[in-house]
Amino acid sequence: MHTLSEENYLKCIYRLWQDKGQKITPTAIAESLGNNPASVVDMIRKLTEKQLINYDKKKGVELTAQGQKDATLIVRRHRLWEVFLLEKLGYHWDEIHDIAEEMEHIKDATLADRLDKFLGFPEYDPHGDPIPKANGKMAKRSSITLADLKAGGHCRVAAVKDTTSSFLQYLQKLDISIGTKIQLIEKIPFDGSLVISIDGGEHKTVSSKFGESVLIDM
Amino acid sequence: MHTLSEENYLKCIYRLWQDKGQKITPTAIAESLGNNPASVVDMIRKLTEKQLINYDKKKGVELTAQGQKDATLIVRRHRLWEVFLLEKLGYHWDEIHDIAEEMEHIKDATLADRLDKFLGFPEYDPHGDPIPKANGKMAKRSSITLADLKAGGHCRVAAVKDTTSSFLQYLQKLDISIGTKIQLIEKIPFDGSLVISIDGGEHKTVSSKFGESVLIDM
DNA sequence: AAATAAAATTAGTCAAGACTAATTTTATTT
DNA sequence: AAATAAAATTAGTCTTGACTAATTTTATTT
Repeated sequence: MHTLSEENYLKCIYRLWQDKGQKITPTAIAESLGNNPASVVDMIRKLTEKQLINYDKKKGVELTAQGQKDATLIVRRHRLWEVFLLEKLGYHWDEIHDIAEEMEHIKDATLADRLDKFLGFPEYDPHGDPIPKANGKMAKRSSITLADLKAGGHCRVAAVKDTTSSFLQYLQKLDISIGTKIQLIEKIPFDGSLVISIDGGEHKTVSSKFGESVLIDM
Repeated sequence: MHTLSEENYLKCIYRLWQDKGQKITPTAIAESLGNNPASVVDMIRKLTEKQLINYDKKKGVELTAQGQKDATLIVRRHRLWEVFLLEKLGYHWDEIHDIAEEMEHIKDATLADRLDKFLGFPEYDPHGDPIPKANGKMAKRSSITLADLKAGGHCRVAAVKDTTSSFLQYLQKLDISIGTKIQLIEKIPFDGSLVISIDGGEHKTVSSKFGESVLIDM
């Protein structure tokens, strides 16, 4: 199997690949992981040798079929552990990501499937991200953010793009969670700030960065 | 906190310390971990610097108060995860040790306590080993083995000293688990073989090595 | 006590995976 | 197109935690 580091790179590449249909460059990976680009180049070589990715200067990094499969399994484990930590151990929204980050690397052939069953085959993790099934298939995640909504529009929070505790704690303070209904009252042209109404409540202003981190259904 | 390797050494030293009141030498640690003695010497230096152990050629390796505390926590986590894997995820006796070996290293301040609560504060793990409490205290494990019993004596299996799957599978085949009642019919002087009766059943012969791996209450 | 065996230690090596600094390649401006 | 900036890459270093081989220390025999 793969080392801890290889798994983290795989997962990172997978995430970048999902986020945008954009070219995945060494620099992008380096930024995402907080590593040095030179280190990334080393790992690209290693993962290429293991046939988990292909790298081409024009096309950037691409996951091979095997790489996709392996990355999906890591994501599956991560999201299942998040559900476990929240539902069974009573952690809060903002605490689970970092712990799941460690648990996702536990290696055992049947662990994910047993955990999945134990949890009742959940569809989504606590951040609203779909959990890949044992066969690798998963529901599509919304790709529209609150910032994409036009003024006056109504929506429902489907997921969050950011899992840092600072962001999640802010959401909690605003009383926003998965499923919360939000109306976008106004967009401030100057800096993209958003005036919103949470569950029909009073008007509040949030930043454009905030808006881009909230995935919505309409 | 400690690295994976440091934690494994700590746990190993803790186990050797519990097993016998004997002097813990670099060679003993090396054998126990399957490492080279030279590597052990390096790690002894490192753990000494971190004030987790003291090393003296006469006395061997000893855990400091902090070392004991840290080692106990690792053991606590290991045994709690074993209970989880067996009771909640439906693994068998012989499958859980290796997985728990990975899970015990998950670092989070409240994880062990939450898991403990979730599992209903179990006293013993599936191999009959007592689970250290949050305060570090734990029940004493029996130190008498089946091989120590005298011919004719009755006992109850309290725990197993060996957690390899080959041993556990053999136990399962013999229909022995924690709590099983055994009578020692006869000891064969030639090689220490034991003739036993399991739950009052027919006579069976097992090796002395087997007898030494089964901890009993009388 | 001397000889031998075993254990401990030192010195040096290696691989993984990170880094920095320097260089080359590619993109973007002017 | 030349100049500049950014990205990618190479080369070399560092740390962790293993290793082997050689040496020293300690224990055990004879």
